[in-house]
Amino acid sequence: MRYSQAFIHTLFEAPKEAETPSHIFLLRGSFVYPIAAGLYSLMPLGHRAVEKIKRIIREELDAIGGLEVTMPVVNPAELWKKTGRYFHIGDELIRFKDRRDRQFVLAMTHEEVVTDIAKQFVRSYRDLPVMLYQIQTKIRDEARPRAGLLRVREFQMKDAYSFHPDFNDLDVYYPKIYNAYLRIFARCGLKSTPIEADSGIMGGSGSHEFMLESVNGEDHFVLCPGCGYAANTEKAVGMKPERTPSTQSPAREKVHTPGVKTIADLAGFFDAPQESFLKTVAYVADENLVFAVVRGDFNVSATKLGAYLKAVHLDYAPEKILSGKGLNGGFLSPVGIKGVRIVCDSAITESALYIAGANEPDMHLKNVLPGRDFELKESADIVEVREGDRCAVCGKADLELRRGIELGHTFKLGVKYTAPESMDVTYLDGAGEPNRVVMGCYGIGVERLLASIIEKWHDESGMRLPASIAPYQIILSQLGNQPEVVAMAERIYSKFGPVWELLFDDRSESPGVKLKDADLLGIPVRLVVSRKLEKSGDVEIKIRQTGEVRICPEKDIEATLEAIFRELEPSMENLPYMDEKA
RNA sequence: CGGGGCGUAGCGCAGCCUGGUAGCGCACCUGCCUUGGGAGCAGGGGGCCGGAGGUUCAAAUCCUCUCGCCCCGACCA
Repeated sequence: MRYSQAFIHTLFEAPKEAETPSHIFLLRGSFVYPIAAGLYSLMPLGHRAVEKIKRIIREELDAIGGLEVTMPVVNPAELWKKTGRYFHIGDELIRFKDRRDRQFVLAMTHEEVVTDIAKQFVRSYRDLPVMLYQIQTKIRDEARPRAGLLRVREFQMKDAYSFHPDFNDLDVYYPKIYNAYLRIFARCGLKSTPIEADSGIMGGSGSHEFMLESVNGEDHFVLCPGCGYAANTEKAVGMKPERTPSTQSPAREKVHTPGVKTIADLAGFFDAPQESFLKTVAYVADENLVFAVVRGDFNVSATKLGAYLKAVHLDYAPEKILSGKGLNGGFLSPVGIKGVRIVCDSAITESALYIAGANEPDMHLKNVLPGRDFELKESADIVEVREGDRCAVCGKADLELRRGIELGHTFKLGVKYTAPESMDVTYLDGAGEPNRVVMGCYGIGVERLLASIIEKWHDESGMRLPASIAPYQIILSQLGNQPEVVAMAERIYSKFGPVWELLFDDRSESPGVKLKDADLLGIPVRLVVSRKLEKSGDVEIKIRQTGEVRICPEKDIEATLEAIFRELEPSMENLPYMDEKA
């Protein structure tokens, strides 16, 4: 392809809305073009790169028996009402009516549609297991799109769904997907870290997120340097250092604390460590008032609390509700409260004294003893893990907090969508008995993966794309327009253009422009033809990833390129594979 | 949805405070010239100053309201 015909329009300066490297270089390289917040066109270069990613995904999923399908993006609302998601999901799900006033949604995933397919066609155990996948547009009306392609409202997603005769079969299949994910990301040039994720109703180790460590990521996870335990902070559990038990049990005592509300201020006021306070946070869980009580040195994890309560909606209690009960934020307490469900964190025990709110303005209580002064009825892990907490798995090392981009998610769904109250999908086993189909689902955001690759692979000049992803493998830069130089460049182009993905920069631009553009676009190998090189019959070959430069006679180009691309192949060894059962 | 910032040519910006016929750099078009790190000279095209109201003889500039975009937070099946 000739550069002059390739519809490439690079920008010298990045549009000011771009702040993260991937966003800046995707715009500057004319890989993408924005049309509204979180909505992008993929321009020819971006399109080619995305197609490369999709090909890798297809190869790896086909290798484990996946079957690609295409499903409608417009779904009847009826289907989504069956599974209940029509009601549970908020404004992120776009709902609309057609000309005949029928309700529809724009699919943000395809569990409903694919499960409907399974319901229709899976009748016998002979049809199982089966894995269907799609690489298609998904629509999510995100509250806040950000960072270019990292979080958008319309995007291509690879979604895979596996159907199994029982949980055991799902457990057998799961490592295949898990390992395919590791290979997919490795082939894209990324080291992914699988972490345990919040798996909601399933519990256990039924869900993994594949993270790319990145300062521009929006997800947090913890990593144990001792045992390798890695988990989303929404799920991660750390050990909670015990307080020294109190030997006495003095009566509780009311203290005037005018305007002192935060734990930090209280710690100063009482001259006591933060862990000696009870922090009471009021939530409304599905319309019921709940007090979450945690030790002062911890923060409530809304995710964990919500999971414990099995709440569909969980939010901070509005001031109105509290004042309606004569309560006052900042002085809340589990002591002496009636008609409110109280959930305490597991770190709170009956063996130590605390300072707590008094449920009246400007007052706190000293010498509060859990169990004596309030009932310690419900206790669960409801706090956010902290950097430096001792790992609860190995108990030997302290957890480190990391930031990352979620590249993919694997999830043992179980019977959430096949249950009688949902889509109700069964098959007949060998004995002719009906059995419930068990599901897994597995997603990868395709454009996000491209952005992640650039987050990982760039320098100040531009992208440094892995050969597996780059829209073109080679850029041939002709510097100078002397007849001999042109002839040599054309000769090389006509020879290699048909066999390699080669972009021939035939523009009559100055050398500086051509070289800068080559760097910006991140093409893995740059071939330069110039007057000086032409005289000795050589070309220059530069590898973008490493910066290595080789001078090579024209006749040796082919062999040299082949050797270089072999070297650029990513290694599939030493990935943290999950054991595959027989 | 809360907090903050920004809308002037394709991109980056000045002009606004102190109203008076819209400018700079890059990009783009023509010609000459040049070719190893974003050249040079000459000529040229392109803007309803986000939109709507208002104040004024006169509004990019002042006032009101809106819409859009970005960042932080909340949210994220």
